[in-house]
Amino acid sequence: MTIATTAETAAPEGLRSGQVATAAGVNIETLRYYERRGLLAEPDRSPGGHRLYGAETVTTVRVIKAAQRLGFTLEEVADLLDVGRRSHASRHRRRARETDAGLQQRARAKLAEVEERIADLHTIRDTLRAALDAGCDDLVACASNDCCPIPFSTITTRPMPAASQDRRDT
Amino acid sequence: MTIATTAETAAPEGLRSGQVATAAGVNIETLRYYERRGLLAEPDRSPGGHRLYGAETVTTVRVIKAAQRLGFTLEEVADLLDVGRRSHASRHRRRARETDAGLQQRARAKLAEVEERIADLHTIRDTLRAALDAGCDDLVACASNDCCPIPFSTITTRPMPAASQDRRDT
DNA sequence: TTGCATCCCGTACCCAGGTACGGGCTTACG
DNA sequence: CGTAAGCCCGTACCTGGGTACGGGATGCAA
Repeated sequence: MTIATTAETAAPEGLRSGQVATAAGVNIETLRYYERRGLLAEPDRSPGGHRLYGAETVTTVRVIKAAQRLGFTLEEVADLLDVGRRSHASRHRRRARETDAGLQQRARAKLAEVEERIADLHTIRDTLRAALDAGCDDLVACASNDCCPIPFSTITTRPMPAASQDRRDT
Repeated sequence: MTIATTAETAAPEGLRSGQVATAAGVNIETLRYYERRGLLAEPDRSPGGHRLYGAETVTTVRVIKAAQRLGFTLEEVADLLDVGRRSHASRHRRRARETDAGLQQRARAKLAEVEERIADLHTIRDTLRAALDAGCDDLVACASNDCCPIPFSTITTRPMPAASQDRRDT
């Protein structure tokens, strides 16, 4: 919704797709795509039907891209963004059940995910480092043999989500 | 190969696709796929042509999956694994030039990438946290307004590698 | 007004990463 | 031995995340 906070009057009606796209470093089509996906709210339109975005849109897109680089799917990113915005979303409600289940909690869940990812990355980093330092021959060998005391188990043991049926083995 | 008659069921000379797949929590087809992609070395075969994997394969697959969860592409994962293994790879050489350019250096490059990702994740985590703590209304608003002193700029300012995804070829 | 840059929309196509399928061998087990 | 799992191979198909048209409508300037 238009905040129209202070009397920022004369604010040019907004940015056009092209401007936003350029500013955010993405393709115009991507904006439309994100809109379809519900990651970007439907912007205002010029009388002629052209989109007019608010300046925050650029930031939003950048945030999306950043999160994506970290391995979040668009759906997840949507959730992340929803953390605060949904107050006025409620249009593309395809998973209302969750959304209704406590915003704060979902945010916390995301936080946990992020921390898990960080942990994984730390492990990978350490492994990489150790392998380097030790002049290891083979990362995988290191992980399974005793050639070096690398904490690979953290990764290799983690239960894979969505992989397939839960098969625990070791 | 000489399977000492340990317990009765003479330890087979290796695991079959199905076993590896199950143990690693992936689809059998995925193993074939990884093999095609050069992520898994071609395993030995039974006289009848069935694949016989070594136990480390399970670990390898798990490592691949873990790395993937962190946003690495299969190509990148291949590189990561190559860090030590390539000594006997040299088959799927489509980027030999790079490979030859200092194994250690590539490993270090990967390390840097990993650390960058970690940094990004930290930023996101902090943002998420701050937003939660502050009971912020909108992540994006936080990023662009002054509603709270969140270090979002780290993310939103990062130079995007053009609109064509991040196709950086190390 | 004309004219050119932008947009609009819908649809088609692209790449990565897998999955599924189908016909035909191998293996294991009673 | 016979038979059912289990596997092999090649190819087709699916999802996610975009991109690329193409043809018609704006926007805006001279």
